[in-house]
Amino acid sequence: MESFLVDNLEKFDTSETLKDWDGDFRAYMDAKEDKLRVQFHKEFENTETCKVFSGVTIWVDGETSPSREELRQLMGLGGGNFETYFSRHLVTHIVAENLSASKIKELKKYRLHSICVVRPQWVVDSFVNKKIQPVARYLTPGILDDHQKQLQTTNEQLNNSLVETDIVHGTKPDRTLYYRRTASHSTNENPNFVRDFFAQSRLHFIGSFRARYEKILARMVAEEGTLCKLPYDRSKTSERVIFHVDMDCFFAAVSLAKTPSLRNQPIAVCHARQNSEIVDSSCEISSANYEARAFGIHAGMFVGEARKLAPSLITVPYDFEAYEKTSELIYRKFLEYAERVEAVSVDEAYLEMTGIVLPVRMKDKEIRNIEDLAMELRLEIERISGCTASIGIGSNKTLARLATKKAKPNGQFAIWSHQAMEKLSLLPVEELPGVGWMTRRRLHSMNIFICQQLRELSLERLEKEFGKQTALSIFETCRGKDERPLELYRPPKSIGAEVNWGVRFENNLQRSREMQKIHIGYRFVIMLCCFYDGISVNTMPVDVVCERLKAADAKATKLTYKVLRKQRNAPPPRKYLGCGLVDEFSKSTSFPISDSALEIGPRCLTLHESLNIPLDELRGVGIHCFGLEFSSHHHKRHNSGITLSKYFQLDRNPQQLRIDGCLKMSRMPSKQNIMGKTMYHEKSNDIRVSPNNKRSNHSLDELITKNGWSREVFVELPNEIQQELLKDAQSCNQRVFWGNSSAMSSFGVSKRARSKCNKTNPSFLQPTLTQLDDIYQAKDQGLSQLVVAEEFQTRSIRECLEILQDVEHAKKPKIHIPLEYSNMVNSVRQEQETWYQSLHNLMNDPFVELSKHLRIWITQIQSFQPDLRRKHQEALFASVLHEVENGRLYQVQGIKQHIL
DNA sequence: ATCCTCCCCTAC
DNA sequence: TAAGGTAGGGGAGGAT
Ligand SMILES: Nc1ccn([C@H]2C[C@H](O)[C@@H](COP(=O)(O)OP(=O)(O)OP(=O)(O)O)O2)c(=O)n1
Ligand SMILES: [Mg+2]
Ligand SMILES: [Mg+2]
Repeated sequence: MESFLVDNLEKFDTSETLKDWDGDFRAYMDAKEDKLRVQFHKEFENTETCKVFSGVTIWVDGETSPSREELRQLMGLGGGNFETYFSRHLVTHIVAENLSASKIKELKKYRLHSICVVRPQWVVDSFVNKKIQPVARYLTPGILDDHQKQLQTTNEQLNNSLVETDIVHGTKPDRTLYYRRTASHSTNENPNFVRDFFAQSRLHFIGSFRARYEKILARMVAEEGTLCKLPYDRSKTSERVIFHVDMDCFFAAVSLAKTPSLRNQPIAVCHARQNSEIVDSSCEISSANYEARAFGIHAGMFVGEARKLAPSLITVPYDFEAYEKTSELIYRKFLEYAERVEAVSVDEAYLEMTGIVLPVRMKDKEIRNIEDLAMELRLEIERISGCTASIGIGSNKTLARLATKKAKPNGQFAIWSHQAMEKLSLLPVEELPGVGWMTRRRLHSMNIFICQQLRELSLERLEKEFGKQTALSIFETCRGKDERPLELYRPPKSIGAEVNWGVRFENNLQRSREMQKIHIGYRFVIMLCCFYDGISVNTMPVDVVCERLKAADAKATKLTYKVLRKQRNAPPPRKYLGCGLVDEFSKSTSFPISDSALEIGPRCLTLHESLNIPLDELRGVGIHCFGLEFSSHHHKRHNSGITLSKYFQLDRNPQQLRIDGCLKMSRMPSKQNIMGKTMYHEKSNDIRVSPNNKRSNHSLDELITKNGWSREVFVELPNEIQQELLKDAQSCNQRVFWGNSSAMSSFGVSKRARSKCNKTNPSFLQPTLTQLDDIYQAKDQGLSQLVVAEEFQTRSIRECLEILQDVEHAKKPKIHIPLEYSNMVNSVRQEQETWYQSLHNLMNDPFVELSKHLRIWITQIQSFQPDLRRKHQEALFASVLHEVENGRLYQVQGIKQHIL
């Protein structure tokens, strides 16, 4: 017990970021399996007689003849692999005499469609004939249902392709520690890996948009001449007006426009196939529509996770071409509306509307004011693209951006500078642009949750905490102040590319150092070569290495080479072929200006060498060029009536010059630096595990569950609080507010609060029998499809929810019941001493979902000193009520649809 | 003082 | 299966 506590206190002491909740047990098992594989590898190193089984990995189920050990020998002699434990990722063939019904069922949940189940004779015959035998004649009886028959063909293809591959390479294949079927996915075997990767990478697609934008713009200018169709009076000196336009769930919306039949269903754009049998896919969701978001699904979430929230989730494949086309359409529209447009991303831009002359007639419509104009733009966007956009209107970029958040989805909202202080005061700090995961945590640990509190900090205090520039940026942003001009075009300061997925090189200890060098050189050069927008293939390295630089008409004088190295004892990555827990290392160098692969390639190699990374621990590679010089300006090359240079000249008006040189927006810094290394955090709400302590984390998880803490919130809490909670739990001195379920009243508030509610508020009374009848009837009539919020305002939340709970297929949708909630909150507020405990209980009601920052706040406030707590009381209740009254969604169980 | 290197953080 | 990229601002601390 004691050691457990110490372990955990140590862990959170680091105040270090995340996160790998990967089970320790899995890590242990995997290490053990790896060891077995190494043993196997060593055992047959010198006795391997042929390579008939190269690429084949078997797993033996039950008693067989020949025996398990004999089969193992055959695999070793034939250059194959033998797994002691079944793994769907590794095994290509299950060997079994027969399979019981229950075994079949068990295996079915894995991907049986690419794994054959064969009799042992298949191994024997294949070995004797020195050729992989068609599996058809060897299939284990009892599994040959229709499904399996179909898959048989696939397996023949797999076998053939493996054999073919070996022939093509003409070399004796290594018996790799990795299974062959990763071949097409990892760097290990696929010479086109980099090309394939970039062709499929959504992050590459959105990340490289800005580099493509200039050309898109040039083409549009060339085709159409004058773009802007609205009158502007640039001499007007009134307040600035900025539109921030952002498409609603962009990728998802584009797909929905193409496939309208999917509308009103929860969808997510990702690589995972809809009818894939993978149970716990680590495929990332790129964009989820609002129906899916009602279940709590969001970009970056694994599909496996999402399916748990919404089994009815429909997955939709990427369509990058369509995104690019739609993007061009909407940018065309942006340029019609505004002379000055700043591209932010593929689905998002700032439009300078300052000086617009209104009213104006557009298509027989009278546009009287800015709001009309935004509405018209949104309708136009929807008309031409079939996708909806939201528009934030503000006196500067920050306010416009914040307004967009309020406007979404398919809406518009304005925040003018004179409203900023008031409208931002209850805004959670993490909603400020520039405040991300880390800054939020640091602010929370300073007991700062909303902008209003952030404003109470002096600039000096912020500087001490965050550094000069960053402090200033936060200081201004939380006041809604922002003078940054729109940047119509900005030449890049760096051009780079990296791959941190699927990087797996062989661990071949036999290879001489010189061979290793050649080996890594080869792989590495391939990486360099294929970077250019995922387009080039198999071209000679020297021709292609710097294509990207050339495309930008740039030459570089500096480069940074970056690698990710697997951490010692790192558990397997949560993500399939992900980089997992890694340390990052980088090194830079200067060279005579160049865009030639002959110059740059070898320098990368030198840097790589100097970093001394064992090949098999390499998890990611990146190259970034700096010190760019441009040989020409692109916009001069396009000859049309209106040149781009003319367009860019709009960037230099008097107002502009006045603003230039002022405050620049900045991002957060940090001084986290553990032992000179950095931790790559797995993308998740995970707690980082101290790698050498296997049991502690497991127990921590248990402890969290046992105490009914929300892991999501726990992770976010400052370390001191985490420690305190652990201590509390440890001493078995649980406080009332951590109450287990029996301590909770039926409303999730204290008994005292409850009785008060009942007196003062009729909505807490039991519904009448007639009302219950109504509810049941509504349910029968397809209540799951649509529920009107008002219907529930006269009933207690729990009553309604319990009734709805068993609605068919329903999982975790959200409902908004403003009246009842504000009543509950207000009654808690009136409690003298126990309000914070009651609030905590209210928050923990399984049917309630408060936003994350409120949950963290409420949790932290429990351990405040009384006077500090009192100081927070008003702001906290104001925030909770604000959230309740302004239509945040509340998560309940039982209703299918997103309701408002 | 200022620059340089190696990170760190953020946004889409 | 699955495709965890790209670019920018900025900080700490050492070199100049
Ligand atoms: N983690 C992320 C974030 C974004 N994107 C992609 C998919 C999005 O559709 C597109 C635009 O990003 P947005 O932040 O604008 O998100 P959406 O447009 O999807 O949703 P919203 O309605 O919130 O703008 O970028 C992604 O692949 N992965
Ligand atoms: Mg968007
Ligand atoms: Mg966007």
